[in-house]
Amino acid sequence: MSKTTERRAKLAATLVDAARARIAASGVHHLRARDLAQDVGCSVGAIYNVFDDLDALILQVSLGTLRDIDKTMAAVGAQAVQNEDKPVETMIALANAYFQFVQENTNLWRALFDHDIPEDYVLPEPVRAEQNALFRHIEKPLSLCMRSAPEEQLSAVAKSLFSAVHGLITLSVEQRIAGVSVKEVKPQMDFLLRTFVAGLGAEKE
Amino acid sequence: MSKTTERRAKLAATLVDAARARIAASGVHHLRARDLAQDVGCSVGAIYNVFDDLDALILQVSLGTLRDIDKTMAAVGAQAVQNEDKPVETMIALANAYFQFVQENTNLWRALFDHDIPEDYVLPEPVRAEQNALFRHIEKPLSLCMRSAPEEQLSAVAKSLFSAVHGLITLSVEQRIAGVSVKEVKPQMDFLLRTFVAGLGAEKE
DNA sequence: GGATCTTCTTGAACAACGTTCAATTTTTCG
DNA sequence: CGAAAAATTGAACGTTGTTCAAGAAGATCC
Repeated sequence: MSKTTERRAKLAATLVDAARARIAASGVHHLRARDLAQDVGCSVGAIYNVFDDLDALILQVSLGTLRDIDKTMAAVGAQAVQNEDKPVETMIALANAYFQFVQENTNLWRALFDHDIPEDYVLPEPVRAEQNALFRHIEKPLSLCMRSAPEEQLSAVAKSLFSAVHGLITLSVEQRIAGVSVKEVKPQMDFLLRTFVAGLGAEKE
Repeated sequence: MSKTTERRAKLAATLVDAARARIAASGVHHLRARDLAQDVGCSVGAIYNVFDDLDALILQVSLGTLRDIDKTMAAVGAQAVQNEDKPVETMIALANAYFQFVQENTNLWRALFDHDIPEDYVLPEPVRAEQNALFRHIEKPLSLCMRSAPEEQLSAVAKSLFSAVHGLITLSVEQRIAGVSVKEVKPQMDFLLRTFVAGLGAEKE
C-alpha cells in the first residue's frame, strides 16, 4: 500500500505543479489534459486515476493560489503590528498587497475566481477554510475601527470590504467590463477605504 | 440587396432571442450551436453566416442584458427626484435594484460578467457605451454628496462604488467563493454606502 | 423572361477536446 | 514465487465549435 499511494501522491503533486505552470503561462481555458500528460510524462488516462476531473485538478491549483494570497496578506499583517494606532493604513496595505498579487499572478487568480465549476460540485473543505482565513486578516485592523461592534458584524463587514476591493480590482483587470482604469485602482482603493473608515468614526445622524 | 439583408437581420434577431432564452434557462456554458439551429429552424452553418462566432452572438445577448440593467437603474433614478436631499437613499435604491436584477436574471448576468471571451476580442462600441451609461446613474446622486469634487474624480468614484457593490453581489451569488451570505447582501450594501457617504461628509484628518 | 453571375444555405465532415475502458504491465503480499 | 489486485496505457468514444464543397436561391442585365 505504500509504494503505490506514494507514487500516486507524487504524480498528483507533479500534475498540480505542471497545471499551475501552464495556467500561469496561458490561462486556465488553455489547459489541456494531453499537454499535461506530456509535461509530466504519463498517459492521459493516468490523470484520471489520480483526479476525478480536470476541475478537481484545477481546484488543487486554486487551493495553492489561495494559500499564496494568504501568505502575502499574512506578511502585511505581521508588518502592521507597528501600526496599531493607524488601522486604516494596514487595511490599505492589505488591499495593495492583494492588488499586487493579482497583477503578478493574473492567470492563476483568474483560475481561482473565474473558472466556473459544475454547479453541483462540492467545494473541498480546505478551500473553504482558506477563504475564511483571508477574511480574518481584514478583521484584525477593522476591529480597531469598530470597537463596539459584535464579532458577527465585524466578520460580515470584513467580508464586505474584501468583496468591495475584489470587485474594484476585478472590473479593472478584466477588459470585458470597463471599470476603473488600472492606473486608478490604488488611488481609488485608498480613497474608498479612508472614506469608509472616516464614516465609521462619524456617528450616524 | 434588400431581401437578403432583411432576412439576415431577422435571423440574427431570432438567434439572439433564442440564445437569450437558452442562457436564461440553463446558463451560458450549456449553450450549443446545434440546439440554437434547431430552435430557430435553420442549419448550424447559417449561424456562422450571420455571426463570426458564438461569442459574438453571446455578446449581443449581453448587450441586451446591459440595456435591461440600464432600464432598471433609470427607473430608480426617475423615482429618486423626490429624494434630492437624501442622495444616499438613491444610491442604496440603485444598489438594491441591481441586486434584485441579479437575483432574477442570474444566468444572463453571469453570461455578461463571467463568460470569458478570447483575450484579443474587440469589445463592440455599443457595449462599452452602455457600460458607461450604467455608471452615470450613480454619478447623479453621488455628485450631491461630493459637491466640490471635479468631474473626473466623480466619474472615478462612481465606477469604484459600482465595482464595490458588484463585488459584494458577485462573491455572495457565486457559491465558489464564500462571500457575504445572500441574506446579508442588502444590509451590507446599506451599511457600506451609508458609512462611505458619512465619511464623505466628515473632513479628512 | 431567361441566362448568368453572385450570394446564401446546407449538413456532412473536420479537428480538438474531456473522458472512458479493455488490455497489459506492475505492485502487493501470503 | 505466484496469484490477486491495482495501476497504466493509448486507442477509441461522444461532444463540441467551426468549416466547406455542393446545391439552391437571388440579383442583374439583355
